Amino acid sequence: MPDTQVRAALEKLPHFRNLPRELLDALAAGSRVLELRAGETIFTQGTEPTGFFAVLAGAVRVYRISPDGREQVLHHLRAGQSFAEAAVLSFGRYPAHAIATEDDSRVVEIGAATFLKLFREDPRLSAAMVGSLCMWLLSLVERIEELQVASAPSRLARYLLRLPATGAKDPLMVELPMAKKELAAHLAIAPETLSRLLRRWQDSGVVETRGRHLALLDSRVLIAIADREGEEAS
Amino acid sequence: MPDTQVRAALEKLPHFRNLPRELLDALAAGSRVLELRAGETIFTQGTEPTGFFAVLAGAVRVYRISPDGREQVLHHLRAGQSFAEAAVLSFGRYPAHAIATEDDSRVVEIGAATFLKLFREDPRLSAAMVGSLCMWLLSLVERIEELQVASAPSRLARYLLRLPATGAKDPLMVELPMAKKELAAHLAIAPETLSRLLRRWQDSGVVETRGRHLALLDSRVLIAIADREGEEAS
DNA sequence: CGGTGCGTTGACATTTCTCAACTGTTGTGG
DNA sequence: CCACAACAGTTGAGAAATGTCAACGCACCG
Repeated sequence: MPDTQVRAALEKLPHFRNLPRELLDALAAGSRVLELRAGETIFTQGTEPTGFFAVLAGAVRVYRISPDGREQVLHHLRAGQSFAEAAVLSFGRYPAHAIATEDDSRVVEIGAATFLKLFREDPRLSAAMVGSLCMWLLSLVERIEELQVASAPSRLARYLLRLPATGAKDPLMVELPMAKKELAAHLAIAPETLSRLLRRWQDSGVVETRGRHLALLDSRVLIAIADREGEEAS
Repeated sequence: MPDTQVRAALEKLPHFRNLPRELLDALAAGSRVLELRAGETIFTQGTEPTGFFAVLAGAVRVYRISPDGREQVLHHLRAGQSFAEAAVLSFGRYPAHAIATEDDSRVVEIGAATFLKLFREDPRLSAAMVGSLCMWLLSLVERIEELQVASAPSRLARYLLRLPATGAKDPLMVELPMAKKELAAHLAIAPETLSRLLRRWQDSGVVETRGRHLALLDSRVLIAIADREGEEAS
């Protein structure tokens, strides 16, 4: 039975980690793993939820299309993160689109029917979902803080400083989780502005860029830029 | 016993409305009503949660102070809305400040200890909390959408169009729930820009302003401004 | 009646966007 | 394997939006 794969997947999710065996088994029975290539759709804005999802491998983008056709990226998700919980629990329709953004992405879908039944019966599962929703809240609040900062340099500096370090920490290395074009949209600035900011900082020795890999050479300057309303280096 | 007041207050909250009697009674036992004047503090960023809250009357502002001292308003709350659920359920500290912004505001505090005990025992209560958290998620996502729109006219138009109508609907009347200065901060624009936008729209007959009361005379133009990347009325 | 603070208005500086051209990389089909 | 298309990224120049600074009117409050 293929459920062992699903079961193992569920166990690894942060918010399901502490659930008892039998509950995980029951959840697994109503779940399935999807294998996706870059660009494949997971669900579509406005449709009725068949379940909620968690990323096992690869990456997923959640975005909305506004009435006039512009695309607004709400979130980028990587292994261990779940999404569309609220659609299943409360909204009754997906409020956004979701697609895989990398080849060989794997996503587990926790079926709505099974899940809702268990959710109503078992307080441990509802507690787990509450934890999950709270994490979402926190990340959205941080996102709002980021966007409320007026100047583009501030927004970018804040964003860079919040990225998880990859590898060494003295010359602090980070990796952009998306294309620069998308990052620009995420920060609500034009791609050209993003490019110029990085260029300027590179020229003044604050950062060093190699594709999506950045070295934050002088984080004190970056912190100053993030805190003030945006400013020069040196 | 003064619990009848608390009890009646809890009954009116949207997410507690469907809870059974005994559960409401138990919650009420751990809750209390606060009477506040404008400017009085409800809780402070970083402190340990004593409970979460719901507005019964008046208004509450939730805001954060960033490292450099600027104030970022996260939300304005009115009767029926609850807040700080996540602080109690998950974070273990208040992630923001909350103050009353009107005289004679009334707020009910649902004590953390009592609440958490009931929450862990009763799936109906956890379901109610999930509903509450989902509402928060939705409003934050809308807020992000609002902020991601580049132009100031768009952001303002969107905001105005989402305000609930007060009174008549043909000349659509709305009321700003906060001072214009604060609204400007909310939309991440300068107060002067806000003033000039409203002036321009008034001159072109799109809106009519009388203090915090606005008449949206031509919502089609407003919708166009909201959808495009912001532009003239003519 | 003077103070305090919001809201408005004007002039100006600056940031940021837009448009356009050019580069470099990637992937595809011949 | 190469040529070419497609697209992200960069750079420049000019335009437009927005912020800043400063002054003033106006209401509210002691």
